[in-house]
Amino acid sequence: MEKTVQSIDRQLDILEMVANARQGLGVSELARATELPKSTVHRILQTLCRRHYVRQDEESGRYLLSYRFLSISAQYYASLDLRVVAAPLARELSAATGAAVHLAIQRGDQAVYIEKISPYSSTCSYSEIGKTIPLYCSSIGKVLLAALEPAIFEEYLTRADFRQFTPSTLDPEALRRQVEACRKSGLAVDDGEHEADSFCVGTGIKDFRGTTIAAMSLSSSRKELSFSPATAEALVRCAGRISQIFGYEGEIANGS
Amino acid sequence: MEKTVQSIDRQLDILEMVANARQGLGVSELARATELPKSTVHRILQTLCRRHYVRQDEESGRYLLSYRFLSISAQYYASLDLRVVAAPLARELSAATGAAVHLAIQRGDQAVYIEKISPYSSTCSYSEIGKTIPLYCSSIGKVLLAALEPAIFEEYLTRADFRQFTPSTLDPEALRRQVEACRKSGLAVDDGEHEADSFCVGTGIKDFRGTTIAAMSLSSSRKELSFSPATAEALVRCAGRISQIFGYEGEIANGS
DNA sequence: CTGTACGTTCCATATTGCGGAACATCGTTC
DNA sequence: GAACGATGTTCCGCAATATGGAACGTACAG
Repeated sequence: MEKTVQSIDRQLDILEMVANARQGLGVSELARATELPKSTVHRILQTLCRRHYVRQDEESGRYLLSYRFLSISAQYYASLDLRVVAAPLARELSAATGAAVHLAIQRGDQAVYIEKISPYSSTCSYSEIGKTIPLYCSSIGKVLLAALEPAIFEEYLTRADFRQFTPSTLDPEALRRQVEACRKSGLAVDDGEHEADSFCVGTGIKDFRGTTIAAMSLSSSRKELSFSPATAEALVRCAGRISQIFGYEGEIANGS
Repeated sequence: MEKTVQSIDRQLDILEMVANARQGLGVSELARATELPKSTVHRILQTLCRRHYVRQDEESGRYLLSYRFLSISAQYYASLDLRVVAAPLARELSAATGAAVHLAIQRGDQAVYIEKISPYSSTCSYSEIGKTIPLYCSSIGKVLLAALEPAIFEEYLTRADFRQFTPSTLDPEALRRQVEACRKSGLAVDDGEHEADSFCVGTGIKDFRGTTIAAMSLSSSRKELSFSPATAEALVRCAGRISQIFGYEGEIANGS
């Protein structure tokens, strides 16, 4: 095992514990949790206080995170470009599954494709980067709808016109049921609802606040793509890795 | 000077330099910048890599921030409540200036008051927490408009009805000029535009991304509040302190 | 008033972090 | 293709820094 700097490891242990405790932690609590002497913990906290990474609540004496974390993170967050981050992982996913991979973000009542990775064999021809698709009849759209506040989603149901693209296109009640299911499973399916021969499964990409910032899907023809657990798992894993880069820590397949 | 942990200070120096360099930094560059030996810098970076606070770009060998910063920050950011953070500072500002202090956020074409600190002597009676005011005829509204993308602001100009509350209420062209000025100065004024006897000056509160998340204003009667540089400065300083807590690092009075 | 638990400070000690030297690799120049 | 320069990485002897135990000051509960 390669040598690391013990003091830095200890400091990060302390920081992570402080971060996880919403009301902060005291020196003695941290000493017990880290199995370090109080003087060691205190010295580390003083150093972090001096640099504004941690602050001490005057009333309780407890230590909490402070603003320097956000300041540092701002620069990391500003440097993240979803397409740049996602593209290599999307290519790997496409290669591993043989399916087309799409990335989309929400703009009003549409999903806008921002990435498309398409194997040569793909029959998937509708989607193009920059093109939009209605939310109600695409797997990525349903994922984005599932991320909305319920009241906002109900408003959408009221105003969307639910134009029928294929015999499989959903009506509002069917959509509500599928969005509800997606909130629980984190997955949505488009079974020929926009293009008759197309089958897609999608999931969400989240950032550090738990906000769904994009949706990612696998697409193929109905004949080719079976909704196998392994395929869905690969999609969820890929979206999870992208979410992680954007600071998301939870399980990706719990659409809360 | 109280003793801190040198290794932690060094690590934070390195982290802050890496954060400021959008394309990352190499070991030798960091060694020169920190005046530390390369082996010292390398050891610190290895420790941060192990914990996913930093990563090394495979192609360039440079070190960049990684996702653990956002993960840690998420918990800090989630714990921030604008009203809770702002209230003590708003009370100080009101006491120092003798003026009423308001906080508002944007909801569609309205500004919603989320805080009101009012000295007993205040004649300011319209605003109440939860109440809304149109964006075009309030200082806080103009601050929020100034933060919009220009195209979104032009759309607003097209659809707002510019109802005339007082002889001083602005028309679209006058508003455009004032919003333009606010983008430069970071300050906006309401000189009797919604209530004839009221004078307000407002500025923005930003978060770690540079996003304007709220506006803050000082209000009084036209007879009482002079637009003195000292008063405006106190407002900007107060808003700056709140912005800092939300991770904003830039100068608050440059509305970019 | 006493006991307990907290955060803080001090200082002798030894462990850990230091940093110089050497190494391996890569890109550039001739 | 060889030489050079700059990079990142590794190693190890050493001493400076981090450690942690003890003591202190404070606050609160009984």
